[in-house]
Amino acid sequence: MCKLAGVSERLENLTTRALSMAAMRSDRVVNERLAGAGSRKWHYAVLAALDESGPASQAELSRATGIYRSDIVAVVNELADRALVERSPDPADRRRNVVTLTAAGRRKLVKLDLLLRSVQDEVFAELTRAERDQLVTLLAKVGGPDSREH
Amino acid sequence: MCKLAGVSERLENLTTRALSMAAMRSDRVVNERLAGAGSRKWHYAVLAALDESGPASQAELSRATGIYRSDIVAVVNELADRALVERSPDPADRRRNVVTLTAAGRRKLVKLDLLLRSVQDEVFAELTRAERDQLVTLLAKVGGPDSREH
DNA sequence: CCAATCTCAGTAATACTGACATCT
DNA sequence: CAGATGTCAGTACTACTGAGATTG
Repeated sequence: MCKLAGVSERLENLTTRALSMAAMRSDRVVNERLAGAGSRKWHYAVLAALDESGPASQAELSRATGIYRSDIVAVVNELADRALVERSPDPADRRRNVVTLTAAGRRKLVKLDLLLRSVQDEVFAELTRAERDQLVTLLAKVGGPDSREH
Repeated sequence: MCKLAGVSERLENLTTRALSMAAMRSDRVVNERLAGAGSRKWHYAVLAALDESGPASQAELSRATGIYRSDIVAVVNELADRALVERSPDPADRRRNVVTLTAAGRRKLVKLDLLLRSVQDEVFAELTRAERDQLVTLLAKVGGPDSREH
């Protein structure tokens, strides 16, 4: 009866909701494109972190990427299966593993960097370069998942 | 060894990632607060849509809120269990149900509106009012989940 | 015959918890 | 002993798919 053609105005002005919906679309596109390259979000995150910091333990990678310590194992497994990283016990601290980027991993990272750049252009096509920077600045103020483990 | 203290810079500048992380925090806070009030995101969405449009079918509610048609059933069930909405067959088109807001539902909506306003203030505490509006504008340009059903 | 609506059953991916053994 | 690390098992939630029955 009373028209409900589009989306509720009240909902559209809810900032938390706008954030949620935009992220859903963004995540979907990112996942699709990465899947097309045989990778996942966390793969890229770990590769990028390793490239910036050099060899690192899994706990360090967890902190750098935001992946839970429990879930890092599987990600490193997958990367090691593809020979993109190497995992070896740390002789200096035998609790740790040292995860190292391989040459193939570095090449893969370059490809993914390129791919993700084009994904940004796709997802944020309606935004100018300045607006994208503005968006990053605003989102940074919102912060990430706070709940630090335990 | 090489310090990996905080979060990777490359990752922090990835707009899609910033969006994803911010949304994760936002969603978490929203869900916690709503759970404290015995509700969920979709409950509010449906109540708000009904308040704006008057009685509507479930398919209309699906389109207005973004909830999948398959999932609307459960949400309306929960709302009906709490007597916040009423569901009755539509005599004019017997495929449809007419979902109507009850007085209790309207009262609940007022409370949730208030609660969500305070959640916005919590999540976006670091942003000025102008920045929040800016954020909504930018997010709107990103768009919502596109994949229209089937 | 085609399309829309409501409903249900089930899948896949994932954030998150908890616990345990090992080591510092 | 307190605390960090790597690993595993399992839960909860949710977006999403598919199909069937009914009706327009």
